[in-house]
Amino acid sequence: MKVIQNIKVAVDAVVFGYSDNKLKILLIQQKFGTKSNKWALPGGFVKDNENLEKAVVRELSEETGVKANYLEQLYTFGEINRDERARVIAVSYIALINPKNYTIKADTDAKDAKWFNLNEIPNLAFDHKEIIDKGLERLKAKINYKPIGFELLNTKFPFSDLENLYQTILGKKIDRRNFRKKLLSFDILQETKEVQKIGSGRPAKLFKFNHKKYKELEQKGFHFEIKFV
Amino acid sequence: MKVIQNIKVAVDAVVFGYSDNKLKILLIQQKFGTKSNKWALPGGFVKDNENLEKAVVRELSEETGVKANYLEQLYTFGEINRDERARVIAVSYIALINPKNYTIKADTDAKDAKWFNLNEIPNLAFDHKEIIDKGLERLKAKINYKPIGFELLNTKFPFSDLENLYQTILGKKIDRRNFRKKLLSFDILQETKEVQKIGSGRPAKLFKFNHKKYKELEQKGFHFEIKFV
DNA sequence: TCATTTATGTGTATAATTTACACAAAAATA
DNA sequence: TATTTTTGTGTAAATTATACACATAAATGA
Repeated sequence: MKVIQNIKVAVDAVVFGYSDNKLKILLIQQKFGTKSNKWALPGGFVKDNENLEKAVVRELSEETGVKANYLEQLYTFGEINRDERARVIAVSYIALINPKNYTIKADTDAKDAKWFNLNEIPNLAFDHKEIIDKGLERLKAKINYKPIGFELLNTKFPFSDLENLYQTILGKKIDRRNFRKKLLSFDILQETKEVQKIGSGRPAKLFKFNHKKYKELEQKGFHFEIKFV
Repeated sequence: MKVIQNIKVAVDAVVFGYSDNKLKILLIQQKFGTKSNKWALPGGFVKDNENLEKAVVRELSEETGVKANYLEQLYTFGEINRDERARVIAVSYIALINPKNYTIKADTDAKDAKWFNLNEIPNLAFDHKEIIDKGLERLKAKINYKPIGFELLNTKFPFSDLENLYQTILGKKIDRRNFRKKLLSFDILQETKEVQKIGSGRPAKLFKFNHKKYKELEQKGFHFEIKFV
């Protein structure tokens, strides 16, 4: 197989986190190269002996120290001049994590790494802004038909967290009663005996997402789907 | 930028066609390599000076002579041993075309090229079966929320063609009256003055999909969505 | 030519789902 | 102890989805 090709393969991750009722993205500041100092998505070149997913997991770990709860391939970017140094195609992924579970540490390959609010993303290297846009689009669409939002929350969470998460990601108000009714009707949330009392207001019951139950129901043809105008 | 990497980048297309009330896929028979004689998806290596989409378009043209009505990136396959000759990652696409518009001709790089019924796909090279499965899954999901099914039909088509298309792809019966009612309610189908009379039975009015109208409505927030249990 | 076959075209009643909407309860705070 | 803050809950109306059957227009065959 004689192929003349001078293309490199990289992976990049759009890592979403959620805290303080805000959607955040994990970025790194590059250490090397002409883009030094510019912020960018965590990612890097795929090694010959690892598949794409392994490559993302490794890069995430090396550059930021996090391990994703949820990881899904997003899109492959392959414009000729997306990286002016060489022809590089980027296989992108979206990842969901709960920021509370990690202290971000800029590791081997990054000068710095931290969470940015979605509306405070700095100028990014390459086409990484475009990748984020695509990732956000996917996230927005997907929380409506797959129960992946829970991956951004604590294992036990008050209903208000879930409401806020959806409202934040979708960028719109959702009726609290209808939302709760709908989610509970799916029978995939488990009420715990614990309550959360922080600050003022009535203490909130804590719920858990029942992964096992969900898988069972999915098997039987159940389809998670919410839609709020 | 010093990167030691020996990975090649290919594109592959799952080309869907629809005729005789059947969903078909366009395959080529390889001319070269160890997989000679095996059927495979049309596709090939990306050139240094073309982006991914251009590469698919070119390969489709070279190998089968078709030009897709609709082309969308599907998924990138990157397992280490998906091609035993070398490390190759495949950026896959789905394409929709109307088979009536082309006579398939095995061209430069293929020994043969032809349409296969979906239930008569032979053993395929590499992980191409997996790619088809993924493509089919995408198609099944997507015809429910984007009006892409029309790309598989003639410009002017009787309603029964559309019904059959959906029933075939989704693999289930759909109530004719409810289906028609729903589609017409969107106001994106244009009734022509022509009728189609072939064989016995009452002649059918011919409809056109109004791309322009759809784009307008989409702009205003309209969302194509059908769902039949 | 007329009875039969084949495919298209159409409406309505019922069930299910979605939407809109407001006040009581439990705690913290002033 | 009155006020503020947040959680928790039900119902009526509107919309949407579902189930279902017969008339019409042509071709076909007796």
